[in-house]
Amino acid sequence: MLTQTAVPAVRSGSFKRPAMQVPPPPRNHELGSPVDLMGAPMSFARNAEIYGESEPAEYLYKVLSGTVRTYKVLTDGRRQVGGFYVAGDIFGLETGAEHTFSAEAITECKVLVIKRSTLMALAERDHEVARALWTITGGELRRSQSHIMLLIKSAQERVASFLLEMATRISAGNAVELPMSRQDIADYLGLTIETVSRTLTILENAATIELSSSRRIVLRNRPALNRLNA
Amino acid sequence: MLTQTAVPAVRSGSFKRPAMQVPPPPRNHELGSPVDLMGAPMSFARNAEIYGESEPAEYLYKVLSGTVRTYKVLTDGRRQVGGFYVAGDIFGLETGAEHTFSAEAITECKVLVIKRSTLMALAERDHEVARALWTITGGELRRSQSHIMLLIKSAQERVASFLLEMATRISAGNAVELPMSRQDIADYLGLTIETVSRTLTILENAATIELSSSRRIVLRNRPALNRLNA
DNA sequence: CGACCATTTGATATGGATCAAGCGATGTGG
DNA sequence: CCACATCGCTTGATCCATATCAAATGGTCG
Repeated sequence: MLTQTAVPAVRSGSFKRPAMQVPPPPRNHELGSPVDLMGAPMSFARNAEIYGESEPAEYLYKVLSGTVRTYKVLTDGRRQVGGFYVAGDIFGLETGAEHTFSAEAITECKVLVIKRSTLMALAERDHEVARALWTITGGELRRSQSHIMLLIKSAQERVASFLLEMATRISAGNAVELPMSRQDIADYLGLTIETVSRTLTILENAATIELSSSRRIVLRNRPALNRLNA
Repeated sequence: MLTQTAVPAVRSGSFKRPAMQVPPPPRNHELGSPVDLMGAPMSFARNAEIYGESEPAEYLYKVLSGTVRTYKVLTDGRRQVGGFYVAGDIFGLETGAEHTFSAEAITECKVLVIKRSTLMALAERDHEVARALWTITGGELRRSQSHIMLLIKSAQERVASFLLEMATRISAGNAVELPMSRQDIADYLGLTIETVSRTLTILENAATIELSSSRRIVLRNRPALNRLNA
């Protein structure tokens, strides 16, 4: 694309905090009460590591508030973000002995830390729990598979898919308050930060979205996004 | 807009050939004897569909001989191959109600067809079985996650990773007899058939591999491949 | 106000896609 | 048994989407 009339899209007001700080109603996933009782709540500061790749997977985690990213770094430094987790989501559950990704807090956040061995013991007796564990892993598998489908698409399609995904997970109406940086998005989508930024600008110029601030995006034309979602 | 085949519309009919026909010792995965007894063996011709995406996942499958591919096709025809399954591998196991990918026989093949409900009933009583199911899904999750890591790499890295993966799964020494076409490989790696072909040529010129025939590849320099594997 | 960090924008480079032949095996009908 | 159609693969020429390099802008905080 060429420069497009250099309309410096008016960034409405200076906003302060790209937060996500409103304690969202813990939309319960699988594993309800039993787990909530056996876990210990814990806080992590912005960018704090929750666990590292290939560390023993002694615990699993449930987000209470804030947002978490999982990622893997290749030897040469390229980083791939595996997923974003918000309130209610469970992450860090493994069938193997070690974590396959690392996990970090994107924002200040609170997570419930659950001992795997305890849960496994419980699953031994309670089928519901065993099934819940399997279902969570199955959910991750589906997420991972659609991530693969995402990575074969064009930049515009990836960004559109990302926005729609985020909209279903953390939107208030059509507005999405993104907790993560452009770099996180880029590493999730397998693009560069510049391409993400340019693509958002293109979508804004097409009136498909509105960037009220860099972290706040309003979906103006979902059909257009869905069309891109291929 | 990139890559991918437009749905393999033309099915070159009837053929026996491309290798892998030696009945390989069913290297048992999870789910040993119990399952092997409750499944019904079934044969599929080259390119025959085993199940389609979004069909009810009433059965799961264990490969006895031959090779299977799973794949998904986007609305515009781009195809992504999710994985290849050889003797001993289990595929089609879902936690949800429907298959997320389609499955086809790449070569003539025999698979054990297992009724999910039967297995679920068994899992209800037998913890070992329940755990095996979870472990299989966990294995698929890890495969899927490394597939994501593959898709952010360069063409040479993808091809090298692919060859090494195949070598560990179906090699005799350093020779790999590929059951799948270049198109299948391309759609697995998120590249075009031309790029796969050119990349193999480059690796051959670098004496990293040897193409005794287009389907038979000898790994001549594993360290070099491992280096590319990043 | 000034420093810093995140984001956007601009200019250019490039890896892989696309378009287009060519080539070698394999099977087919004469 | 041979010319010929196919099919799967390779090779070549060119194009283009996204990466890379570089700089400007803007928002935040001390």
